[in-house]
Amino acid sequence: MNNKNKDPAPLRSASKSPVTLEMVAKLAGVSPSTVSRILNGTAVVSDAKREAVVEATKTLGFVPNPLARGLAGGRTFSIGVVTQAIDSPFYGAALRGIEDELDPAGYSPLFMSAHWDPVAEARCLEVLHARRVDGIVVLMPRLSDAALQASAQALPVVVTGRELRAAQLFSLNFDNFTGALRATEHLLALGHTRIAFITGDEEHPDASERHRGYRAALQAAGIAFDPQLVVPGKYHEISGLEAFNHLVAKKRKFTAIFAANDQMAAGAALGLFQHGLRVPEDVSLVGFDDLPTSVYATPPLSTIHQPAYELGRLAAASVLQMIAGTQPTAELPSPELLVRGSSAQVRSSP
Amino acid sequence: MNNKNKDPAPLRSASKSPVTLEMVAKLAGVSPSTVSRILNGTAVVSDAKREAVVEATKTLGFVPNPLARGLAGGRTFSIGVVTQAIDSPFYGAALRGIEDELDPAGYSPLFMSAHWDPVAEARCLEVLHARRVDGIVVLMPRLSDAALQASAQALPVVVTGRELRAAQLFSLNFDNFTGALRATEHLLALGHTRIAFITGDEEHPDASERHRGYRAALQAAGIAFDPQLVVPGKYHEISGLEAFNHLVAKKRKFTAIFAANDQMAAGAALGLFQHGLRVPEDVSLVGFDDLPTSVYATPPLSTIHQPAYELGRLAAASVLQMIAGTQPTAELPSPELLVRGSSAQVRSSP
DNA sequence: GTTAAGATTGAATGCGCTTTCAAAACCATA
DNA sequence: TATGGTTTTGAAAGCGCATTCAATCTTAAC
Repeated sequence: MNNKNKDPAPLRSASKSPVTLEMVAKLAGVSPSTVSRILNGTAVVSDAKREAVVEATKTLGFVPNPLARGLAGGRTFSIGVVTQAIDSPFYGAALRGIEDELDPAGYSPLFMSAHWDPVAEARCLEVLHARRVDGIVVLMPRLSDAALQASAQALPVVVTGRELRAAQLFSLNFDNFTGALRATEHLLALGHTRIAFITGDEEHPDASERHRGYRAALQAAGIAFDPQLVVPGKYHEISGLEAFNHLVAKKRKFTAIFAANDQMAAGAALGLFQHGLRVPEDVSLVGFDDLPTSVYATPPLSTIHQPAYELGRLAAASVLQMIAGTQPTAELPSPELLVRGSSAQVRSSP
Repeated sequence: MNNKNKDPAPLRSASKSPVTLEMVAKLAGVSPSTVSRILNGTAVVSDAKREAVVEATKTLGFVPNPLARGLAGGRTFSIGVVTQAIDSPFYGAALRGIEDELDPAGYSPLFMSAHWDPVAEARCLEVLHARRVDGIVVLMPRLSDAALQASAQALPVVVTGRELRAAQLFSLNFDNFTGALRATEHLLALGHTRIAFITGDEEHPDASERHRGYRAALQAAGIAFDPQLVVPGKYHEISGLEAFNHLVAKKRKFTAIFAANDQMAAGAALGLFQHGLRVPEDVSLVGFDDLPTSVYATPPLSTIHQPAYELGRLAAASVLQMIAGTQPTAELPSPELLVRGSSAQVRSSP
C-alpha cells in the first residue's frame, strides 16, 4: 500500500545476529579477549589489531549480545524506571526526559508502571533488580522511605517527589508548597477572597504540600480559612468534576477555584461549563503542573509550571552520575506561575 | 518526612539476589536440572522433589536471573515495543494496553521511542533484536514494508496502522477512512456545507486515509470539493492552531472544522477562542482519536473514537499468539462517532 | 521372578561475553 | 648482549541457567 518511505541504514543481517564476538575474533585473527577489550575500552590494544577488529566487526555486522554482556560483566547498561501511570501526560514528559538523557550515554531505560500501588511498586523493584539494571529511578514512589533505602543498598536509586538522601540514594523534589503559595497569592492579588481548593490525593506528600501552600497564602493575606471551600480530589479529571459538583450541590460561594493539578482543573472546567459559568468572567480557575494540553484549554489555563521533562532529565543524569561514582547535585528549578486566560480580576460572586 | 505508608511484601533480600538456582538445588537436595525443570514446567517431577524445591525457593528468596535465562534458553520473555512518542496521550493509552496484556502472561515490554524518524526506528529494531526480545510490536511504523518484513524474518512482529501480513507478520489496522467519512457526514447532516479540513501529516497512511474519507463524504453529499478549505497540519496542537490561523488569514469562509486528530482540534479551538469565535455557535468542531482529555474540553469535543488501549491489548495479544505458534485473528472495532458539545446545527457563516 | 518399556533424575555442555592470570613481546638500561 | 620492567595478548574459568544424554528407578507384561 503506502510505502514510499525510503529505508535508512542498510539494516544488514536483518534476520538475526548469530554473529558472535568469537567469530569477529577469528576473522580479525585475534583472541576473543582482545575483541572484548576493544569493545569496552578495558585495556590498551595495538592499533593494528584494533583496526582489524573494527573491520571484522563491520563486515560481519556484529552486535554484541547485551544478555551475555550483562551476565558476564555484571553491568547491563540499562536503568530501571518505575512510573505510576505510563499513560499520564505528566509522566509521559518525564519519561521522555529520561530517554533523552540516557540515550546518548549508551544506556537504555526499562519502564515499568506501578499504578500507584505500593505492592505493584515493590514488585517492579524486584523485577528490576532481577534484571540486573545498573540503577533505578522511581518517579513519585508510594513505597516507604525504608523500602526505598533498602533498594538503594544494592544499587544507585533516584526518587522524585520526596526528600530522602543516603549513600546511594538521591532525591529530586519540587517545591510544591511554594508553587501552591504562588498560585493562591495570584488569585488573592486579583481580589478573590473566596477561593475554593480541590485537593490532590492526600496520600501523596506533594498533595499535602500544595494544600499547605494554599492555606499559608490565605493566612498571610489575613483571610480566614474556610474548610467548606476545600474539597478532596484524587488528581484525575473526573474527581475534579465531582469536586466541583459537590461545591455546587452544597451551594458554596466562591469566585475562584484552585485545583491541585491541571487534570482536576480540567474536570472543574467541564463542571463550570455544564453549569453555564464562564471562565474567568464568573469564576477564575488555576491549576498546577502545566500539562502540555493546558495551553490549549479554553481559555488557556493559568497554572504552576512543573518541569516534568526537566525532572526526567535530571533524574536520569543523577543515576548516571551515581553509577560513575560522583555524588549528584542536580536541583529542580523553583515553581513558576504562568498566568493565562483562566484567571482574572474578581467581578461578582455567583 | 511523610512515610506512614505501610510496606507491602517483606521485600526480603532487598539488597541483591545472589541466590542462584544452584543454591536452591543444593538446599532442596536435588540437581540444578530438576530445579530448572520445575521452574519452566519442562518435564514431570515427583511431588516430593517439587515441594522441596518450592520450599527452598521460598526460604532463599530465589528469583531466577532473566539474563541467564535468556542467554541459555533463547527466550527472554520480553516484547519489544517501538512507539513514536512516548509522551503522546495516544501512545500512552496504547502502551498501557500492551502492559496490561503482557503482564499476566509473564512477559514484560521493552519500550523504545522512534520519534517519527525512520532511522531511529531502524535503530530501535536493531537494539531490540540484539536484546533478544521474543517478539516486537511497532506502533505506526515509518519504516518501509520491506524493512518490517525483514524484521519479521527473525521473530514475530505486529504492526499497527498498516495493512501488511506475512508468515510472522501481523497487522492491526484501524479504518481511518470510514472514521473520517462518519465525522464528515455528521457535520454534513447538521447542515454544514463549508467544512474546513485540517489534515494530518500526510506521510502517514492514516492521515491520507482520513483525508480520503473527508472527500468521499463530501462527494457522496454532492458537495464540490474546495481545495481552499483543506489546510495541512502535522498532528500536533500547534499545527492545528497554525492551520486555523492560515484559514483566517486567507479569509476562507467555513462553518465547521474537521481536524484529522484531537490534538489539532485543540489547537484550532484555541485559535477560535482567540478570535472570539464560539464553539459550536459560530463554528462546529470535530476531531479524531477521542483522546482522554477531549471529554474535558470546553465544550467537550465531538470526535471519532480510536480504541488506543484496545489497540495495545490486541497488538500484544497477537504477538503472544504468534509466539505460541497460532495465527492471530484480532480485529479492531469499527470507527465510532462520539457526538459531544462541539458540533451543532449550522446557524450562520462567519 | 524376569525383562522391556517408560518415567525421573543428574552430569555435563554451552549460550556469548568479561575477566583474571600468566605467557609473550616489547622497551630501555646496564 | 643480557636483564629487569612494561605492555600487549591469549588461554581459561566462569556468570546463571536450559537442555541433551545417559543413568537410575518404576511399573507392567511375560
